[in-house]
Amino acid sequence: MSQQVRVRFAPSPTGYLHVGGARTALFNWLYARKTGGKFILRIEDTDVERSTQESVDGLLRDMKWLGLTWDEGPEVGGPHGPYYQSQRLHIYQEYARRLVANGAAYPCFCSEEELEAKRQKAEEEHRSVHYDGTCRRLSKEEVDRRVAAGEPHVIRVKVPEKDYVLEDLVRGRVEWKAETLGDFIILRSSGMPVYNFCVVVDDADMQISHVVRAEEHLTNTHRQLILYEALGIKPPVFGHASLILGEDKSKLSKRHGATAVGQYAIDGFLREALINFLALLGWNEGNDREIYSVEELIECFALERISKSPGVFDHNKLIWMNGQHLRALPVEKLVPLVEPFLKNALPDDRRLDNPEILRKLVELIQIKMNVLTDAGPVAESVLRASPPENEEAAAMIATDKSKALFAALAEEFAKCEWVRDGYNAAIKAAGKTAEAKGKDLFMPIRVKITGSCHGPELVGILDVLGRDEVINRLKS
RNA sequence: GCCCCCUUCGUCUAGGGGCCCAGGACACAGCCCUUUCAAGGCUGCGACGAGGGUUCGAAUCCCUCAGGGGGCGCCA
Repeated sequence: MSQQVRVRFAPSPTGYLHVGGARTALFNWLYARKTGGKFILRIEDTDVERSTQESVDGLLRDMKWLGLTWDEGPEVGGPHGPYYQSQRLHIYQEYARRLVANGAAYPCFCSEEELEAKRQKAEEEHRSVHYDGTCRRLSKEEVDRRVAAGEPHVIRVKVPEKDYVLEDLVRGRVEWKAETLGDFIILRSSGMPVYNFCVVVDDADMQISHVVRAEEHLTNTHRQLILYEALGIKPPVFGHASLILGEDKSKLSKRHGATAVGQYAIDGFLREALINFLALLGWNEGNDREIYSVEELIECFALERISKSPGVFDHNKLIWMNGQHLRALPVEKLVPLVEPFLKNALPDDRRLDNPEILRKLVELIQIKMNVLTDAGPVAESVLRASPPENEEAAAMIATDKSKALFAALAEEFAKCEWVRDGYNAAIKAAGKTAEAKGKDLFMPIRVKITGSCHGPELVGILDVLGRDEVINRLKS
């Protein structure tokens, strides 16, 4: 029973869901889905100053957009709730009380000013900066007296003088020597617990089996191991993936540009593509494969193959990958995805309300898109009659030969059957009349109809525009 | 300053003693295909951080150095 895989994603709602967090969530989710385990979402909102409801809402929205559904957490509940840390304060306080009672933790009355002074002194003397244990040596009588007097205090754990070893799933053996850490705070003077303490209490309470997170937490694990020991609880298995970096090789953050998952949705990326990309940034199957569906990722995923070295977020490659997924999509699935982008770009064009035209249009431009936002400009170039885009184009349609061609073609189009074979034959016939063929035949027609020297397949354009519109444009 | 992690083409990566004078992908360049632009195909460009070991043999194992990153908070 206790063998079941239980993993979690535990964001703090102090901003939007960024791609780094999404990748951590993804690794956990994939592992849960792969093993038939549970994926738990926990909101770490103990920092009341910075946590907001808007962030929570955005987080949930983006997780859903990605399809990273959770088995326990906000909105769905579960047997280990509540899943907001702010609603679990009594639990942390109870655990802290227990630690103080058995002597593993103690109240500390040092003021923030005193501590700051000590920190500075330590830095000047080139010692590592950690708490010197002043209040650890207070007598029980004094402690009781000062607590009773209502003197403000925090709770600190007694850090044992021993080395700690972590067998990390991705990094292997990691060791910390005794004395690299001072007695650290688990309960603030306000009574609010601190991150490292909440995590341990919650992961234990929620029976988390594997903690998979980013490397920035690696050194936190030292503290957490100490807390597990103090609590007498067996720690979960840990795995620390490396960081996602910006182009300048520092930890990816806002200043590197778009890092919000929600922004990628707005920018026309597919959730499958973002997931594929994120999965492959710091994980691979051990071969050359690049394109995976979500189902295939679940099938292939293994924690052991998460890589140790950090990776730069290559926006360019994401765009390419999005194009791969987008082109692999059957038109029926693509149409509803592109539709809002088309209507946004061409709000007044009622042809987009016609399902048949819409379908043909999407079919036509699918190959030209990498992201959904590409649809607007391409569609516009087809749907909207435009004058020649430049002098070269203008010259091409201004010749007598071209004019003769357009006249002949208008006539042919008027009487041909309006299907691909029909207007293909019409073009050929008009070409014969005007003595033009190949590039000299097609290019003037393209320019006359769209105003541009390039764009989607010509017959497809005719198909989308329809007979009347095409003849109109030829005669204009 | 202290602690921890990392180091293969510009970028993502395969590789884990001989299969590697290092393979794939993005980007870039050229060619092919094609009525255009894309898409697709082919070719090219391009890397084992440095120095010491170990070994018949090292990108792969060991040590040192260097570089990069992360953490060191009554933030998470």
